[in-house]
Amino acid sequence: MQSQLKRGTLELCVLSLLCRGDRYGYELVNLISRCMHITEGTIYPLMKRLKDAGTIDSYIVESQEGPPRKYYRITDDGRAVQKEQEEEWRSFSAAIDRILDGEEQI
Amino acid sequence: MQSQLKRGTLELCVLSLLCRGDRYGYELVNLISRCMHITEGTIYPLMKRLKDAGTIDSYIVESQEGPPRKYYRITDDGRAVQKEQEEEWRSFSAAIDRILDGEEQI
DNA sequence: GCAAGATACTTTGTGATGCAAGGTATCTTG
DNA sequence: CAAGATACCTTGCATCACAAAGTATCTTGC
Repeated sequence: MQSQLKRGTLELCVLSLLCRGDRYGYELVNLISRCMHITEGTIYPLMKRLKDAGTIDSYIVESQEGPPRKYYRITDDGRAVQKEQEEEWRSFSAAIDRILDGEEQI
Repeated sequence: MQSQLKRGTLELCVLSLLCRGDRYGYELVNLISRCMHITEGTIYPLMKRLKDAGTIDSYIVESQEGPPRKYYRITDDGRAVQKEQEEEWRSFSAAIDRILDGEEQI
């Protein structure tokens, strides 16, 4: 069931991380893995969707420690999307918490 | 995108509401609708899944104000599932918040 | 009594997306 | 040169929210 919870939030997580600096795909997997299970099979298709949508763009950087890395950079559009999704998340999670806490005025 | 956020949490919402008393389907739709968009096409299949899983059971009650209502009651198993999912939600949403807030130790 | 609207339940089909699994290529180290 | 870490990509499946359409019951106004 855990996997269902992530839906919609992974995109927000990636955009939020990219707001603070460029990252490459494999790095994002490792970063996010620290707090939730995630695999490359999730990230790479997501990055492709984001790029197709113009939310991020990418560039290749050679690495001394392995194959070339594809770095992702958030666009101005992407920052707007991130902000919007963050607000959605805040109000959504607050709504869930209200239901869990059983307040009369759900 | 909003619709994706709900995945997994609607089940938790329904179980949490049922923990505090029996409800019928249409009533659940109206209750949850107060804080997020939801339709019967989502709730009824969900109730069927929960019943098949033994998390809830149901009984019919005649109504003076319309067609008979199908009330749902949470089972002991259901209470255990609710508790488990609530904990999952708490830790999951905390993890998202940490990523959003950009703490070093994600 | 009958049409309209609210109440209440159900089913079908579609779309979105997380994930396992499998594949390719590069670099380092023994 | 084999093994393992690093890094990327793709395919197919499963899950589940939702629109849409359908059925039945009760009340209210004409």
